[in-house]
Amino acid sequence: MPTERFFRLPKEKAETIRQAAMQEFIRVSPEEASINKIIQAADISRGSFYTYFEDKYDLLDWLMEDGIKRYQSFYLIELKKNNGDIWDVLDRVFEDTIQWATEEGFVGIIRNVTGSNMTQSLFDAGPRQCPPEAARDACLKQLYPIVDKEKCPASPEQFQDLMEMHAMSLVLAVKMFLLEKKPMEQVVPAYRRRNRLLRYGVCLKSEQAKNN
Amino acid sequence: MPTERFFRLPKEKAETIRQAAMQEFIRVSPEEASINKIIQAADISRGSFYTYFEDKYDLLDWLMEDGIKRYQSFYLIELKKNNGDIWDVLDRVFEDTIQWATEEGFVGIIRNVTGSNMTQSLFDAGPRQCPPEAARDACLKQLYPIVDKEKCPASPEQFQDLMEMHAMSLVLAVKMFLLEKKPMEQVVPAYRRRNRLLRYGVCLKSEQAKNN
DNA sequence: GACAAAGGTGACAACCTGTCACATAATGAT
DNA sequence: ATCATTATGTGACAGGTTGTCACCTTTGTC
Repeated sequence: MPTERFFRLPKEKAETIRQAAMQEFIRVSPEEASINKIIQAADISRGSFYTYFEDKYDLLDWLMEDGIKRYQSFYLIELKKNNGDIWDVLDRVFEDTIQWATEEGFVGIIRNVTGSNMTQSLFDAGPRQCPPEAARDACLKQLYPIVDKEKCPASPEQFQDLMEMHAMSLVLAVKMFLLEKKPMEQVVPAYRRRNRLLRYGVCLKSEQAKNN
Repeated sequence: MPTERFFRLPKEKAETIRQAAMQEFIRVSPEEASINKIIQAADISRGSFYTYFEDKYDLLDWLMEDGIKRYQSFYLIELKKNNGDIWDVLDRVFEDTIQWATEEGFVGIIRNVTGSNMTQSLFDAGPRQCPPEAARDACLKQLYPIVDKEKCPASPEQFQDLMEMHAMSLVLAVKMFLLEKKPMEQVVPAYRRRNRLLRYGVCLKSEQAKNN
């Protein structure tokens, strides 16, 4: 989390820094990103940078905050809209997230983050105070009660497994689309097939398979 | 891949380099690993290093080669031994791989690689000449025909999805054990639950669930 | 012995990060 | 208005990194 001092900054200056940082994190992966390039573009001194942020990852956290919050609330909002049909929500979260990220200019950063060692933390992330695991658990606890158990007859434990597997499948889809640059027409069906695998398993009953 | 020149090196010298590199990649993640530390420990010059390897990742590839080959052949060998029961093989690959890696002194490297951006490439990896995807496809093509279709009634496409999901689940288990340091007694059951999820899905029939 | 080919070397340029003693600006109190 | 205090900004610096290249040394062959 950025420092108090950073949050006290005039809106305009913070915005300049935000843009300079965006530029850099869109250019290269977090590991390769250069603080020098950011402070030059933002026209602040090296010393100032380190009074605002702990390091470049701290800055990146701040940049991603909105995106992560939006992603994490997506499940809850959509599940409510959808009368608890989790399968429908899962099928849509990938395309929706990509579309939103594209509109908001986040897609370039997500591409670079996806190729780095932060992919998982992106989806696990909670406010930096509490461990990511706690954030994920809290999210699941909110979700589980409103899931339609007719359509998804899972125990809490199974539900956690399901959401864990789905998160990995989602990351895979993001990688296929943004890194391997496979077309949506290929990525989305594969992603939905994986969702169906989680729903019915490999040893599915033929009737169930046909209904879907 | 290391250079011709490296492979022409006296066995003894190559071994010294191997050990120095191991030491460094056990100490820190690939990104943090210092070529300086390696050349000092191996008592070779900076210039020499760059006539042997393209960069540190090239060296790491070479170190991991054995492990990757062993991992990739595990499925085929065990599946043959097991009369095609893929579920049994999947249930065992995690513990077996960890045990082998521990015995061979690889577990320290795997821990560090797992926390870096190379995790996936580890499991996808093929000989560097052909793209990883090709290696994975070839592996699947070998496996599919000998899978017992009674126990795993999957189409080739479904089988690919299954193995992809399983690979991710395996990485998750490795992370839980080596990075989050959760005990085997917790990681293995969760891992097997995920395998069962892939087998029967969330919408499982109660009889099938009980049989397992 | 001479010469070519193969192998080895370390100084170098160009970059990076995080820190810290200091300079400057803003604020509040008298 | 002046002074003190606090908040903010700065860039030189130490200590690291990487990849290159002109040069030196060893080896093998004729």
